[in-house]
Order: sequence, then C-alpha cells, then structure tokens
Amino acid sequence: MALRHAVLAALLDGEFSGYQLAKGFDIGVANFWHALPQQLYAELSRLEGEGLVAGREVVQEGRPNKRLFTVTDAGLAELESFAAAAAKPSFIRDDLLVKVQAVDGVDAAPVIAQLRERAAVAEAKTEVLGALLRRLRGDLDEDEFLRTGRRIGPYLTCLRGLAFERETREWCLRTADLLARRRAEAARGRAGG
Amino acid sequence: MALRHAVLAALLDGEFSGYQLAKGFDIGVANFWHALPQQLYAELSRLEGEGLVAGREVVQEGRPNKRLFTVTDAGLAELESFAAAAAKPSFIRDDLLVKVQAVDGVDAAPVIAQLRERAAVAEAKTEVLGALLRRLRGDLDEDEFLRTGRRIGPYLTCLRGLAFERETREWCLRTADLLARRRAEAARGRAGG
DNA sequence: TGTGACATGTAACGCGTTACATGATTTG
DNA sequence: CAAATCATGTAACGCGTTACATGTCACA
Repeated sequence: MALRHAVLAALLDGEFSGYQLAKGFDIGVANFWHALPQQLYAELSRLEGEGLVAGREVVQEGRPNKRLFTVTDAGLAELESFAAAAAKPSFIRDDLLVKVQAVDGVDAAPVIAQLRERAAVAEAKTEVLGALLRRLRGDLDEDEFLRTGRRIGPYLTCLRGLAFERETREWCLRTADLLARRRAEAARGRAGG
Repeated sequence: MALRHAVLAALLDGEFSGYQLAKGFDIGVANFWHALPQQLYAELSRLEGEGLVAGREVVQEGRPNKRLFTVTDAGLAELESFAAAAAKPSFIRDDLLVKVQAVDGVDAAPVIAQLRERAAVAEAKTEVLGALLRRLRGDLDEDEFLRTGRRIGPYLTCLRGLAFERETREWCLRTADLLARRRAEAARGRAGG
C-alpha cells in the first residue's frame, strides 16, 4: 500500500487537487509512480477520513470547484514510519520485456517496431525530465543545489528516472537493430547463397 | 494480464514445473517479472484448462510428484498475438523512491540505510546476471552469440536487467552518500560554527 | 530432532484497472 | 458544433499478496 505514501510525499510540495496529482504535472512523483484519477480521488478521500491529509474546498467560477489537500501532522508521522520500515525489493515488470523474451518463438517484426516506439517515448521523457531538473535547481549547478537545496527529494528521484529512461532508450535501440539485422540475415539466407 | 504471457515465454525454453518457475532459477524471466508460487500454480492450471500449455505428471521417488508444462500450438499463437499487440508504457514503481521523494520531510537515517542495502542487493544481482549471461552464450563472445544464437530472447532481457541493476546500485550509493553528507553538515551547523 | 528444500495448492483481502457517469467551459 | 480541459466520482472485475494447509525427504 504505497500509493497513499506516494500521495503524501507529493503533497509535501504544497497543496494539490486529485486532478492535479493525476495529471502528473507536479514534481517527480509521476516519474516513478503512476495512478489513475479514480485511484487518487479514492485515496485522498480515505486519507482525509483518517486525518492524514486535510482538504479544503476551493470555489471557482467558470470551472468546477476543486478540493486542495495538504499533509497534516498525522500524515507526516505516517510518512515517517513508512520511511523507517523495510523496503520491498523492486523489479522491472514490463510487457515489452516479456515480448523480447519470447522473440525467438514469434514474429519479430512487431516487437522491433515496439522497441523503436518505446525508444522514442523514452527519449521524449528524458527531455521532459531534463527540463524539470533545470527548473528544480534554478540558478544553481547540480552539486551546489544538492548540497544546499531545501527540497532535494524530487530532484533525486528525477535523476533516477532520467537514468532509467536513458538506459531504456539505449537498450531498445540496440535490441531493435540487432533483431532487424538478424531478420535481414535470415531473409538473405532463405533467398539464395 | 501479462503473467500468463511471461509464463508462456519462460516455457519456450523447455519443460518446467510451477515450483521451478517460481524459484526463478531458470532463464531470465525472474529478472523482469516476479510471481509467487501460488500465482504460478493457478496460472498454469488456467493455461492448461485453456489448452495453451500441456502438463504431464512426473512420478518421482524420494520426493513429491510434479507436473511439467510445455507450450502448445495454441499457446504459441497466443504469444504471437500478444507480441503483436501494442505494449503498455512501463514505469518504475518502487517504495524506496517514494521514500527518497519524501526525504526532506522525514528522518533521513533509515532511508540512507535502505539505499545502501538496496545497493548491495543490486550488486549481488549484477553478479548473478553476469554469470547467467556467460552461461547462456557458452564459448561464443557476445557479438557472435547475438548474431548466430538460436535463443537470444533471455540473453537480451538479462542485458536489460543487468543495466538496470547497475544503474540502481550507482544511484543508490550516490544518493546515500549525498544524504549522509548533508546530515553531517547539518549536525556540524547545529553544534557550533 | 529440527530446519530447509521439494512440491502443490486454497481462501481472503486489497490494490489497480476498466468502464461508466456527470456537467460546465474553453478552444478549434 | 465538436473536441479537449477542468473536476470528481461509482461500480465491477481481475490480478497480486498474504496467510494458511499438507506432506516427504535430505542433511546437520
């Protein structure tokens, strides 16, 4: 049950509505955790019921009212005990890797196409993350920001996300090229020679 | 519902029992997909019911009987259509990253400890994966194996896993050191000066 | 004699996903 | 006039996790 903690961690940066959190426009959480709006609305209501966040209605004109949430002291305490508890090991869980695992037994063409598409997505994400990092550190260079900044958690998680996306891109491209070359070889083998 | 496909992909390498699959001793799947024994037993039974895998009872002496499974033609067709379908985007979902995200609001000490522990786990995993890669490619060097090998899917996914674990290790160590240095600084600041 | 590996399950629960529902306002 | 954005939910379903259950054999 880490979604609630991800929400609490995100709310350390200020007041947000469920809609805002869902958009992932905010800082970093979206890079390593993802949740659908319905989940967030439900989780925020539950957290409010337990007194871990406090919500306030903001009346708007020209658009629907919204509820902005902040972390309460009880919520901070909950985060504190979460952070101190043992972390579960993580692993990659990805459809595309399953497909590559099976690539010797199935047609490689769609797998190659998906690898290239994923590489493009990863590249786009590295740019978004790069821009986010620049925004977070402001005028400072990275070392100085990390030494003296007051809110470095989101920066650190963004760095992890950036490295992950870069690795993803490189592996996808390398793997796609390799599979494409093998297909070309095999076709040549069948044709003649 | 990719667990069934992960199972089918794993069974491309031969006959396995639920227990063997669960142990993850086998070929690579364990590096990017994880499932508990109960899940696998249930999934294998379901797959057998749908005719996507075929199981045969192996009577053993001195230990319990087991059921070994292989992929059927229908299973291969299922894998084929899975591989051709659009892949969902993946993302990291990790408790430890949530904790780092929140590190400005909570005590950093346990987070630092967990980062170092995770780094050690990641290092151990890189060694296991390295050994697995050597075993898979046999006498050939990597390039040659990847050009000419018949079963390269597991090798490619292991490469991804290896890169991931390396990145994880580096990031964890860097982050842990940084947080530790900040704590030391803060303590010095409070003490005197 | 007890711990761990081998081997396979059932049952309950909770989280995540998909589908559905509502309704105003801005933008093209 | 249609589509996207803002904004919040309910309901059903399925997968993943945790806890529980069973029994043999090897090894220390």
